[in-house]
Amino acid sequence: MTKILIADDHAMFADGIASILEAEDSLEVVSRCLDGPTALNFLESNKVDIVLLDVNLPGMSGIDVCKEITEKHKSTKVLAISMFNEESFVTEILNNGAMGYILKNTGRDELLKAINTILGGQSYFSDDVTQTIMKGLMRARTASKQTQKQLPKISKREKEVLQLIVKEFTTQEIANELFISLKTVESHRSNLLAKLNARNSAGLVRIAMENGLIER
Amino acid sequence: MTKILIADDHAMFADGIASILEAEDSLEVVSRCLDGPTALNFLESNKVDIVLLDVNLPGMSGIDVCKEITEKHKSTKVLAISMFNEESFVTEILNNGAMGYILKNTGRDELLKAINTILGGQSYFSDDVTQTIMKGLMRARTASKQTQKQLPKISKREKEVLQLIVKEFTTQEIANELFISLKTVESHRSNLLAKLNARNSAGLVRIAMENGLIER
DNA sequence: TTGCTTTTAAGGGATTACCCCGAATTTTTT
DNA sequence: AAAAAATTCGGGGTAATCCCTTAAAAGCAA
Repeated sequence: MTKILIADDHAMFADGIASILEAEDSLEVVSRCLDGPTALNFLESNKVDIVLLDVNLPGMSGIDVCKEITEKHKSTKVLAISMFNEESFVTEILNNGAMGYILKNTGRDELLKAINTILGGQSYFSDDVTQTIMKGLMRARTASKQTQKQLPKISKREKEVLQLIVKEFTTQEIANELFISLKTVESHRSNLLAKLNARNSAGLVRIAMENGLIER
Repeated sequence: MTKILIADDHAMFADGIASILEAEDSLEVVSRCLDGPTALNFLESNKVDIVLLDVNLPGMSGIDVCKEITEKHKSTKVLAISMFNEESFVTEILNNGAMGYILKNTGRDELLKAINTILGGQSYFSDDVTQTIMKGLMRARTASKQTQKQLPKISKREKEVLQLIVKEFTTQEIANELFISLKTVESHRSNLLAKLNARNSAGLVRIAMENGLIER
């Protein structure tokens, strides 16, 4: 028997979900909470398989609730439910441990499918939500492409030196690795600092990582 | 009139696409190429709006072809077409400038929809492909969560110092910022090196960035 | 409260990174 | 062929980093 906890401040909506779920023999709604703290409190003393969590709870945000649930109760999964197909909500709650995100206009069949998918260890998203994420992903991708373009070009040798710096090699070790003088390595690093507009090696590492200049 | 270039080594498949597209008044297939270099050569002297590119071309990979197209011809879009719904293929070609990815079992309507979406400046993916990407995204997310857990705990002060190191502050500047002695800052850094198992500041920056210890 | 651990703080001394200069050779671009 | 960029190396100096040790203050457990 799968134990389910519903955390939603809209009583009517929570009722609707509960009636859908209780028609299923394998599912049992063990509690319905109207806010985050109540839900967390219930979880302290009861084992629950999956929490249907409203992202936009009043008071304590659903995102914080989700974080606490997944940190304290490793075996409990969270399916985020929201009225809003907002990229920021989706990414935020996914970053805090939710395994799925569906909208409140989701029908009976899809709700059950989402629950079963997540119980099986996989993630689930509504089609609309998936589209939203993918759009954001592509935006981020093309945006990072653009910032990469305005990088001054790094020569092959400089790139090698940079990668070894990121790998925590000392100047002497880089020199040995590339069979060049210590002074040459310093020269390359100096040029990198100027080209990438960094003040020290820390900046070089940061810029290298931000622009995917490592391990290619 | 939208000018289209098809780059696919399977002649029969290219023919099929071409026949679909030429039934549309607004589309014109200006060339069909069986390999990458031929396509790139054609683009040198002809303006094309969109390239339907097979990911798995013989010889020069479709990924490299895509990279060169999007670098040299900014206004030309690329729609990747492939037999395989493989995450590595999808992410690779997206990282190299493709605006969409569809499978070869895609029907007429979806093909046209994909082309029009991309021409409109948006990205397009088959549902199957979207699922694949989302799965990979969730895997990466949960994986990074796990590696974060096995970090030794960093004290509040150490975290402040670490964040300033990432921001390229010198030791003296960190001391001024936090109103502590230069020697104290060095002490914190030294402890960070031990705790995070790093050899120098470059390692600290790398670990901080890999584990999202920055700007929180 | 006492004892233990962690955090925060700091100094001495050795090492390394960084900077400014210059300069020769090779490769790439024009 | 000429110009520009990349790769190579050095001297000498300052500042930053790193290692080791010490110690007060804060947090925590018995």
